[in-house]
Amino acid sequence: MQIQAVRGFRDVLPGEVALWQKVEAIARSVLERYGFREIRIPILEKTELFSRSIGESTDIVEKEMYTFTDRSGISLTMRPEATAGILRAYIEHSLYQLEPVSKLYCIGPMFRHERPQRGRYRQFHQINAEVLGSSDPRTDAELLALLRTLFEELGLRELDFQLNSLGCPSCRPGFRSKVAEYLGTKRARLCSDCQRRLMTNPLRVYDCKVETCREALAGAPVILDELCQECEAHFLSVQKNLSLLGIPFSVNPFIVRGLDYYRRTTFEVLSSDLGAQNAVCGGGRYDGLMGELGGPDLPGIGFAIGEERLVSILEGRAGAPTSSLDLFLAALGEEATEKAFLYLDKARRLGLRAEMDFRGGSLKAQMRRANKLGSRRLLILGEAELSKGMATVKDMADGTQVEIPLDELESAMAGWKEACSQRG
RNA sequence: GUGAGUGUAGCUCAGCUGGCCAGAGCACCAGGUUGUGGCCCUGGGGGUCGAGGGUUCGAGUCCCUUCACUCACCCCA
Repeated sequence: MQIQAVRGFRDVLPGEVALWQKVEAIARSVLERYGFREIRIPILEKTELFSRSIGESTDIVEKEMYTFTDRSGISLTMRPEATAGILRAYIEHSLYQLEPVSKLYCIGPMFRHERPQRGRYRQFHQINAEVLGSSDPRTDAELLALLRTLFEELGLRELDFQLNSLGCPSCRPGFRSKVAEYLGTKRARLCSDCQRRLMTNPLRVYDCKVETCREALAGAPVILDELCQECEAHFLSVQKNLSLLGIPFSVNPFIVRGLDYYRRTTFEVLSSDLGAQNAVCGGGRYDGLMGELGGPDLPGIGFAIGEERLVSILEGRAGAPTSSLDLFLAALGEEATEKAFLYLDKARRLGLRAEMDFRGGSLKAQMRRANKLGSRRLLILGEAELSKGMATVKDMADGTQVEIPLDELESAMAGWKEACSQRG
């Protein structure tokens, strides 16, 4: 019985890696342009960090975490998201002493034990950004602006930016009790899922797709009508700043995030070609979280981009980078092969992407290989060349070939490298 | 966790109501020039028909179990 990968855990094969690297390279470039610096944090954290931040009664903590007891008896969890760990590190190393506002990003795998489906895996990757120490609405707008730039540079223009405010501890409880009261009167007309949600997370009812539930919600209270003055001012300012920057968005009062720590601004970026798991990015403000984790009471806001989902959207499109070769060396005969092996390494040390096939074979076979690898040039070393102290160099694109004395080969290769760099 | 669908070569798939050695295209390798690629031609390697059990004279084809994948619910990135 052969061993297969664990369910929901996937290999990214060499053919797909180029796209991942492109996504990450563009992400890093944009993030750093907007002032973010990378932080790398552990995959394992104490379980308590997540139950305290994400929320004891959330789905993530209740039934999706990879939690186990290690050999010294403490409960550890493979991170299901990045914010908690970043805050932990930020507090632990007193990074708030270094600067008033920190902008941090982190790219890496997250783990949640869910039923796998398109765009949802048990190990998945997020590009995560957090701004700590700023409660200015411009910070919220700046994050969305960053996302716009990032998606633009990835060639994604058809994305839907949706925005909401979840209020704060001074206005949300009032809203929640209004919701509970309202839904209580409609209880009988709600589906069984929603009747359960009434107890666990009433706001989720707003998301339900069942027809009768949607009807029951017709006159339900809306969070945006219940915001306190400060929250409303903040939300309006975020919108004003988004308009100033010309970022299109829509307000969706039914965005309910699955993590308890969100306050005020929350947002999602949706793609229409992702199927059911259509959120490419989600995030929001979490003022108050840092204090709850034992740090200073500093505000924060962040987002997470689902890398698999991004890659999945990009996959169907043209323009995937293909790797190619600068030089392929074909050798005929033992002596020539030894010489070629030497020049192969010299070429690489000069910065050329060079390859040869140690299996040898006919010149034809080696040329086929060179062609398959997309090599720009072919260097032929055979007995004929060796006896003359020459090498044949063929341009694979136009088929022309010239002979170069072996003692000039290195400088010739250096010249090709120059041409490559200028071209690139 | 719930429901539905699918599982035949590396990839995309064919294989009708169970019956002759399990096929095609692409990919891979080789030959078609005594040392010259891409196209074309010829040939070749490669499959425990997801796995396990059952029905049958006989199963890729029917039944059961299991695993995986896909889609949806749920949830979210």
